[in-house]
Amino acid sequence: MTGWQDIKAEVLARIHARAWPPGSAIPHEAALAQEFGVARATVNRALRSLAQAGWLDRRRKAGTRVALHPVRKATLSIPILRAEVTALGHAYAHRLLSRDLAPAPDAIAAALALPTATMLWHIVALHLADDAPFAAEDRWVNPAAIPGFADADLTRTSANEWLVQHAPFTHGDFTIAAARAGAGPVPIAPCGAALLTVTRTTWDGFRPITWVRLTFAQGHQIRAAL
Amino acid sequence: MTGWQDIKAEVLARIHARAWPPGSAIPHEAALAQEFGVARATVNRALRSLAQAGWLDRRRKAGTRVALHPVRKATLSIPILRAEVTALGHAYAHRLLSRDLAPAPDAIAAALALPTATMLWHIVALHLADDAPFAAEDRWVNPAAIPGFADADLTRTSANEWLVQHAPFTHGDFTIAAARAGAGPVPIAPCGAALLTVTRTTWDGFRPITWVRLTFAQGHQIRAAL
DNA sequence: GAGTGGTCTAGACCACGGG
DNA sequence: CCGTGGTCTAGACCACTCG
Repeated sequence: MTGWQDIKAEVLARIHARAWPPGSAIPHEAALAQEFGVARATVNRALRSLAQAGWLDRRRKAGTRVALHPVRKATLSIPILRAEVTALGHAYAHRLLSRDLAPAPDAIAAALALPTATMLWHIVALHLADDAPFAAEDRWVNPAAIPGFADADLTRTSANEWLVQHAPFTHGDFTIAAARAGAGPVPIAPCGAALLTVTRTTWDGFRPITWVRLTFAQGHQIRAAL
Repeated sequence: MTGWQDIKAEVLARIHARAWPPGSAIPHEAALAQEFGVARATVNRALRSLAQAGWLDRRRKAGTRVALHPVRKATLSIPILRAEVTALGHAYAHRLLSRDLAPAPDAIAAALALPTATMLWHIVALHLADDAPFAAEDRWVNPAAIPGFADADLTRTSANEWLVQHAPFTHGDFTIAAARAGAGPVPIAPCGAALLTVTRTTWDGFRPITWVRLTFAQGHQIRAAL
């Protein structure tokens, strides 16, 4: 009856009820284990979970304290566009607009830590939801990192999906920003509209794989739970 | 020498090297425990971690499979604006522009699941970085949920910080969108500029606490690692 | 029905870091 | 130094769910 989730809930309730106010130390694992009548490992599991969620600060010897600023974290999932569109109940389609081997512009080369004017694949594509523009994709792919990319049929599978399935990455980063329509390579909204852009770079170890900027149609939102 | 993190790394390496291709089943916990010469709990810790990161799909009886679409998750931390500004190396300041008790507009009432025209605190404030506008805050606070809010000195501590410290919330959600400058209650950029907005609602159990929309200055970006 | 992951235990040793 | 969290073990029972 008393699992680690129950203990987690109880501790969270005490934090929330200010029985253990922010900044104060809470009892040791051993003490809590005795109080709840469980093994220390069970308490550890509960407290570790709360620490990961940002509710507790734990340090060896210093003990466990209630976080002063409960830094809430939200997890943004980075889905494939096809999945995102179909999840919204629309029919998905995509259109490959261009695909060239071209020297990387300075900004792209810098973002990928490649020498200036390295030859990269440049892909421009449009993602559609019920035949209406959903997002414009502007992508640069490092051929050195993805040997098979030259032979990929990007008219059937979008570069987005192809890379997800064939080019595992170890890490990356992304940036969300707002931009005025009209600047990108593909017009997707009336000139002057405020659009959301997501720019992502991914790496395989130390080798840069791809840089991609998605410009979403007007009104698009990114949601997450806290 | 062989900890759960080592096992996690080894499994990840095999996934990455396609020794265990996407969609395929990997050996049972017991088998891996024997192979690595550790207890099953140690293997479990490693695999659970990989599953949480989206690399594996685990189900009782069905076993553990390499995820077909490694759904990468990024954790967005929701910092206090003061911390965000100072982290960027700027001096933080804020200015309370107005604070009224006013009937909630329909959109706000709906978002908080309150009856139309419920009386709420309406706060408008400006956050500054090195005396330049950083973000405009448009906030509605439910007085029923936060009794002490009427007495809070919001000129010293921003509503943002005051609520973080005095009004714990159990859950919430947020939405990122793009908007054209000029629509909000506070002009923060030249008319027509594309601005990033973050809208957040938070709850304490069933009671809605606050609705807030932050409109960031032109050029602001939200970053995260994958 | 039976195999698999999920969890718990009691005990142990270790690494870190505050005092 | 030495208390605290971090981790590992060997074994056990349970819950879920696939076949």
